[in-house]
Amino acid sequence: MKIGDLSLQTGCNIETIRYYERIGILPIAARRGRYRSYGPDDVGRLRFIRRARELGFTLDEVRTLLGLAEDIDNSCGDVRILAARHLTVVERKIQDLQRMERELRDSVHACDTGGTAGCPLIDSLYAKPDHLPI
Amino acid sequence: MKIGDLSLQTGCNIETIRYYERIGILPIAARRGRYRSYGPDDVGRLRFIRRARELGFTLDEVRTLLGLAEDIDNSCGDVRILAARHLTVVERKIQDLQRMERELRDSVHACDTGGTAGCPLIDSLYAKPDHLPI
DNA sequence: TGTACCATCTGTAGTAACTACAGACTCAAG
DNA sequence: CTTGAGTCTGTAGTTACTACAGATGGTACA
Repeated sequence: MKIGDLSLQTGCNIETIRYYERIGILPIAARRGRYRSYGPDDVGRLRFIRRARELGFTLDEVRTLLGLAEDIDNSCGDVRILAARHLTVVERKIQDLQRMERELRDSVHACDTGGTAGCPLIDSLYAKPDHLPI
Repeated sequence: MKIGDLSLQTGCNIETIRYYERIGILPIAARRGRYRSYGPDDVGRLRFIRRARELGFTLDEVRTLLGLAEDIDNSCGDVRILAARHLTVVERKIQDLQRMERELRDSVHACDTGGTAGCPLIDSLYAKPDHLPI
């Protein structure tokens, strides 16, 4: 299996595959001549990486997860910890974005209803946030 | 007002202020000797930038917003368009994150209830997503 | 046999939005 | 007159890719 096939099987960009090899998150591929050659295990590993990335794990976290996945005894406990920690990060991001969403929606709404002299969104951007002095 | 004061007034890192000047989102500051010197307008402009960044606008969008903010006639219409477009991006991100959240929560829950042989989270990461061949 | 063409190779540089230095300089207080 | 904090410029690092340029490799067709 050549790199193009692996790319098709996993939905991962060819350049990204080579990048993953370079940073050591994929092992250095076996060669047939000059070309990289892959097997089913590589498909599994790369799919694992892509799925974890889709779930928002960083590549460093993916590295850890891959290590844990290989460790048959221990895995579930540590994996749970990592996933739970990551979950709180995701929840935090959702809250931040929902705050953004509210403020944007309010501003757009204020634009629609008009009334003020300038643009309400622009005005609100110029305003001083509460946590700053003077 | 020196750069350190501006940093305090806006909550913006000193290095970031110089970075903004370098990329032209802040004008090149007047100097007193070798030191940058700022006035109230600079505080307003930088607060504007930081607020817009907090709302998730890119620096390119901030550039546009600053242009629109200066244009007294036109502004509100174009600003509304930009904000509304950005709102859809934010909504999209929220949805993506909520999907992540659900999947992570399910996996962590599956870890807790046990039952399967391996780790359910690891197993789900190895699974092939629907949109890929074979 | 020649040649056209696609896939792959390596290596480097670009992206966004900062952040983090090193090493030189300025300025005010004690 | 020295000390120390603040500032200066310039460069390089961060994350996770992506996008080339220019050189080979392998194969299909005339």
